[in-house]
Amino acid sequence: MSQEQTVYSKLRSMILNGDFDAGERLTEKMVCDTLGVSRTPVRAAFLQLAAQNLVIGQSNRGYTVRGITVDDVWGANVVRSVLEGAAAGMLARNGIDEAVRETLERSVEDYSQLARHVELSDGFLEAHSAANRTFHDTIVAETENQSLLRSIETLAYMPVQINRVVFASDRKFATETVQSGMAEHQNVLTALLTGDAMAAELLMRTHSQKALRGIEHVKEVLGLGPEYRQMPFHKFIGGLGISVVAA
Amino acid sequence: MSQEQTVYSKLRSMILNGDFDAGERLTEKMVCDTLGVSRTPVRAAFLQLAAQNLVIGQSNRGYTVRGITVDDVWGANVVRSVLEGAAAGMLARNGIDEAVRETLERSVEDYSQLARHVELSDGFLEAHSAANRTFHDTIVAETENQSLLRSIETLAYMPVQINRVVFASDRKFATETVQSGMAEHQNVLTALLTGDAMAAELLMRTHSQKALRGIEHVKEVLGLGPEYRQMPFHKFIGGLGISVVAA
DNA sequence: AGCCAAAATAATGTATACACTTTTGGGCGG
DNA sequence: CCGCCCAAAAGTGTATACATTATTTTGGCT
Repeated sequence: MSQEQTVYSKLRSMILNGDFDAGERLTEKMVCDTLGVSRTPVRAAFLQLAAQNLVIGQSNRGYTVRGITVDDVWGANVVRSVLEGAAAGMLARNGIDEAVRETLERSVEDYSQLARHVELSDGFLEAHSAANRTFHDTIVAETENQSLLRSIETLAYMPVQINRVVFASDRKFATETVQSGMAEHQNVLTALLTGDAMAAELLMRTHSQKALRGIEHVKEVLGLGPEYRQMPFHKFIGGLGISVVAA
Repeated sequence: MSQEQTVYSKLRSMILNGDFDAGERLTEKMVCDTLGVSRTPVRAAFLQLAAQNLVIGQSNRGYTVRGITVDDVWGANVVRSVLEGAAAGMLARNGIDEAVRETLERSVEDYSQLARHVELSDGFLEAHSAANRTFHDTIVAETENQSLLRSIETLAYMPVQINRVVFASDRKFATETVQSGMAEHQNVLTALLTGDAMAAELLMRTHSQKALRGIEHVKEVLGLGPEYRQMPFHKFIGGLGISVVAA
């Protein structure tokens, strides 16, 4: 992998894991010394981080880290829900072809299989995540709307997939979420097949918002007050003994 | 202005204006020679263009320009409509404070003033654009959702504001658009003030989609067939004798 | 002591040389 | 004539020196 990508992903995980204070200034030299590379790849990495709003750049004045709060993750998920809902609506309106229908049906079947025996093993979580992602990604991709696709991809650089993290800590919650998720996928698919755009959008949006319930669940498990939304996200998740992203 | 920004904006306008063929490969040296700068600012500019999907980068293989079709602009506007609609819905749900209400009311008033005497002068178009933008931007900004704001900003780098271009070519269409736009702003504002989230979202989305009608209007003026969606956008607009962005 | 200014320091912006990868084109063998 | 391979050319990736802009420190003055 190129050094540019290495620097980028390392900085990204450090920012998300809260290795820097919110608002802390990042100088190029500091990163160069830490990671042992020259300024060129560091500058490139900064530009990418800035494009995703993980750092804030000012001309001639370098970059500062943007602290990621629970509210930021919440907000990103709200946007994702809206966009995925819209994608489902478009697809229902335009109709889906045979191949797509099969892909979605298979993903729903896979999901249903998993819902029968919920485990907390890495293997299960991985399989669940894969089936879920296939369903969501297929719907978005099939709209063939580049802007929609790009917008969601950019959001995905934030830690929006909170469910997987939450699952690991609570079997009962995981079981409920997986089983209701299965039903929701089925309902969305039905709306897509019958061409009911409004239902498809609403059902998909509501389903996508499940991640928000995951956040609320963590809040309750940790017994936090209403001000938890302003917490740094890594501290919030850290309460479960889990880091946001692997290094 | 820094050379990096200069290179970025020049390349951007060249791409949008169709100075490059779709899929054409852009080498760093070529840009350096053309603009008379070194590779460093050029590389930085490429990274920014890639972040906005105006060029496509492959590691060790440079960048190729992504041809912007009418469909791309259409799709970007669809996404913008969805996001602005969602923003209005959120605002209606959360309620708006006094200052915001005043800003929006003033913008609607300004808009109404303009709607009385529609002209095609630069001054009028500028004033109309400003009043319109204030309304839209305020609603988005007041959600205080960074991801939403960022997503829309990124879209804005595509030539989504087609109306201004269309106006210049058709007085009747401009008049109708401005006057119905005024009514739509008023209706959205009413929904915001009464806290009717569903109405606010739907009205705002429908209003934002006006840009799509602008595209369809151009299509009809030019007497194009249904395949016009695949046309390069600059050629589409070029039919009116107008360039996409100023150099 | 406090404040302003100017110099020193540090940081970013830019240019360029070198390293590594990809592409190109020509020669050789089949 | 076609295909393969290797070398030359071109292009991107990285490091580093220099230029320009911000920040800090220091010294003198009030």
